[in-house]
Amino acid sequence: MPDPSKPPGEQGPALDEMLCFSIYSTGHAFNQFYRPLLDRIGLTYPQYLAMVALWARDDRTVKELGEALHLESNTLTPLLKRLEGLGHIQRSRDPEDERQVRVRLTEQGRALRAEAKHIAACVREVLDMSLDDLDRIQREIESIRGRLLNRRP
Amino acid sequence: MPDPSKPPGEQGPALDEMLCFSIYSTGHAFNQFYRPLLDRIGLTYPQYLAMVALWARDDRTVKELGEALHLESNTLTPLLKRLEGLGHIQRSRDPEDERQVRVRLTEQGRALRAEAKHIAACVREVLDMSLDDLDRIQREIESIRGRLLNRRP
DNA sequence: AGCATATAAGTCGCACACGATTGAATCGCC
DNA sequence: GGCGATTCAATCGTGTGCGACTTATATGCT
Repeated sequence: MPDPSKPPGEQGPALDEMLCFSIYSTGHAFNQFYRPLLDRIGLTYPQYLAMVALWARDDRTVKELGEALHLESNTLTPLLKRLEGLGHIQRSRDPEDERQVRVRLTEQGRALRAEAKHIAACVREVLDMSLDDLDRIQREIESIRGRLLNRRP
Repeated sequence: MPDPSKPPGEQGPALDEMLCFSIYSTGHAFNQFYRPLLDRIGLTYPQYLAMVALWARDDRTVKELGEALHLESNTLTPLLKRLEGLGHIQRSRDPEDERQVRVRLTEQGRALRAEAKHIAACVREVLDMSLDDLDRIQREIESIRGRLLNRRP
């Protein structure tokens, strides 16, 4: 017996049954959750992720940052220029290899870390999940990402 | 003893330990996985999601579609205009309430469904997961989304 | 009826993402 | 040492997302 909630001939999976849509919409939800927190320190969500990457390891090339963030230079270059305009980072050609641009935190950029410290706690609080569950779900999502990127050696 | 893989004073969570980043980057990975498949039928990933919503239930207002897709009219209107330009949908003011715009599939838009049918199978194949695991992970992600959107009554 | 309020869609500006391409610097290999 | 291939960052064009605002229509209250 056909599902009466759908018109006849409409058997394909609906949005709510698609894993990709749950990821898509949850990505937007994270963006919206972060926005008011990040507004206070003048960053966008992708800019914040780039700063997190630099706080963990400073003085990286655009390529290295791109590998960490899964972004290409065409996305990263304008974003980094904005962070430079804000005074958080400094960009300069590597004298050893003039093709590369090295990205370094300024003192202001390092100091911003303290302002951002509470944000992770806000996320942890609203998610209200055990560290074990958090870790497990994250690993499962990363495993999905790995398959999609065709990295299953 | 401090973690020697990080410079001193850098204890915050790195990108790879943040759930939000796994969602962020996996969203991009889905986009990249879908792209070559959707290129063949001339749709972007968000356009495809809108079509999936309409294939499941036709003749909806912009607001209803936005609720299904978690998008506002400022995002949806231009996207729907492009789908209309492609000939897949038709937009028209509701005579009953001239504030609303009803979105309806054209014959071509309905026919596109057959062209898109194999795409879901491609995703299922690359993910290579049991339906149970797929369902469980999806529910867990949706639960995270619900918390982020402050819907925890 | 008359007017404030609410609601739906659309517009505008800005910031991502990303495919395609370019320009400059380096590498590899003879 | 020279030169084609490679690498890195940047640029350009298109399509989202979304905050802030506008316009048009409908609703509610007296």
